[in-house]
Amino acid sequence: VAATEISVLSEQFTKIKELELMPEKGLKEEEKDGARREKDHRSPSELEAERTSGAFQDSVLEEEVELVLAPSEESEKHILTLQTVHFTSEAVELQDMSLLSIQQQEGVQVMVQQPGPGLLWLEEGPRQSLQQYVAISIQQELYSLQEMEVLQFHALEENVMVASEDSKLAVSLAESAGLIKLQEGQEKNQLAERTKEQLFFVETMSGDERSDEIVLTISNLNVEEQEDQPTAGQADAEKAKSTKNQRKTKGAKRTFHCDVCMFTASRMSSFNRHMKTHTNEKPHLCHLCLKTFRTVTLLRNHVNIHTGNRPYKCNDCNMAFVTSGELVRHRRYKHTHEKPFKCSMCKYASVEASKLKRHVRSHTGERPFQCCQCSYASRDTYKLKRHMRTHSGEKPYECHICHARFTQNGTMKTHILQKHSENVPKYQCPHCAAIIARKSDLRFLGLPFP
DNA sequence: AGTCAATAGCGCCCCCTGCTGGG
DNA sequence: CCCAGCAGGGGGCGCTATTGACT
Repeated sequence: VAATEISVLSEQFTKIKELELMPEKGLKEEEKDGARREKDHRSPSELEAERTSGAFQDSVLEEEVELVLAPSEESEKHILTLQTVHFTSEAVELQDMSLLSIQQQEGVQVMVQQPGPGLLWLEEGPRQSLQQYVAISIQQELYSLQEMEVLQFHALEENVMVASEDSKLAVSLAESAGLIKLQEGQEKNQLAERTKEQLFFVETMSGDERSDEIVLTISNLNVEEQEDQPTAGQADAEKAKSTKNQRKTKGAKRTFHCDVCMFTASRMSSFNRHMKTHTNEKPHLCHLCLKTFRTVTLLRNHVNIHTGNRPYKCNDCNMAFVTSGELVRHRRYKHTHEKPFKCSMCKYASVEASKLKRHVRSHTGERPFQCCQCSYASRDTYKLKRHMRTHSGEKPYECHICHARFTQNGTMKTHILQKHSENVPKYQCPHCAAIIARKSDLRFLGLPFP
C-alpha cells in the first residue's frame, strides 16, 4: 500500500538505518494542546523479535529507499525525537510542546493548514545553526509502533525546512503530509490504539554532505527501561525533557535528573512527582474557599483547617494540630525541648531552621529586608512589616480600657500596666519589693537585674 | 497511585527587652 | 521622671509545599 504513495524521495532521507533498540528515552506527556507522549509497552521479547526480524529494513528496501547500515557509533550523530501532536489550530507554538525542550526552538511556530494528528520532529544535533523541524502528518493508517511488524518508510523532501536564524519556521502540514509516511504493513484490529499517540525516536546521522543525506534510525523503546520513564508532561517543565534526564549505563543504577532544578531521583515515580512541581497544575479544589492544591493530601489538610479537624493531638497537653509536622514542632518547643539547629558561633539552638537563620543574621549583621521609604532594613520580614507602621501611622492595638491605640502590642501592654495599674498586676522588685510596670524598669531603681 | 511522616520554608504574631525623646 | 514609640532577639504556631518511604 505504501509503495503506491511513494512520489519523491528526499535527498535528505535517502538512507535509512536499521531499526534498533534505543533505551535512552521515553516520556509520557500530556499537553494543554493535546500533545502527548507515551511509552512503548511492548515486551523486550517482542522488541527483540522485531529488531531481529529485519522486517522493517526489508520493507524499506521494497520502497525504493536505499538502505544503508550506518555504524551506530558514528560521530556525527543526531538524535531526533518525534512527538505526536494533534493539530487543532492553525498555529501551534512549539514552546507549548513539552518534548521540544531545547532553548533554540523557543518561539518557533509550526503553521499547519489542516487539523489532525501529526508528528513534530526536532533535531538536536551538532549543527545547531541548522536545527531542523519537520512536521509530519500521520494518516489514518498509522498505528502505534508496537503493532507494527512491518514499517514502511516514505521519505519526501519538499517540506524539510531548516530553521532560520531566529529559529522560526513555518511548515506546511498539508505539504508535509507526503514528507514521511508510516504505515502498517498489515491490518490490525486495534482501533483503540489508533488514537494512542506514540513516542518514537529517530536517530539521524549526516551522510554525504554534498548530497545532504541524513541517515535515519527509527528506534523503539526498551520496555525494561521504560518502566522507569517519567510521565511528566507540563509545558512549564519542558526543559526537563531532554534525553539526558533518563540516561544510564547498562548495569548502573538509574538516576533521573531534573533539568529545571538540581533535583535527582532514583525512582521514576519520584521524578514524575517532582516534575509536577514545575507546573502550575493544581487540580484539587477546596469547595469552601476555591483554593487549589497540587495533591489530595494538601487539600485534605486544608479542608481540615476549615472544619477545625485537628487529628494530631499532643499527649502531653491539650493542643492539637492539622499536620503531623506541627505536632512534632510543638512537642519540641513545649515538651522535648529538642533543638536540632545549632548556631556555630554561639550556644544558640533552635527548633526551627528558619529561627537559626534569623539568629545568624544577628552575628553577620545581614539585613535583607529593606524599607522602601527610608534607610531602615530589617533582619526578618515581620520586623520590616512592623516598621512600616511608622510610615503608615497604623496603630492596630487598642487599649480595651481607654481605647488608646498603639503600633505595637507590647507598647499597649506596657500602657495598660502603667496607666491602668488597678486592673493588672505589676512586677515586684525581688530586692526591695518595689512595684514596677516593666521588669526592665528595675534598672531605674539602680538595682541588679533579676 | 495513594498515603503518611518528615522536612523545609515562609508568614504571622507574640513576648521581652533596650533605647530614645518629648512632655 | 513618666510614658509612648520603635527596634532587636527570639518563641511559638499556621499553613503550604516537597520528598522519601511504604503500601
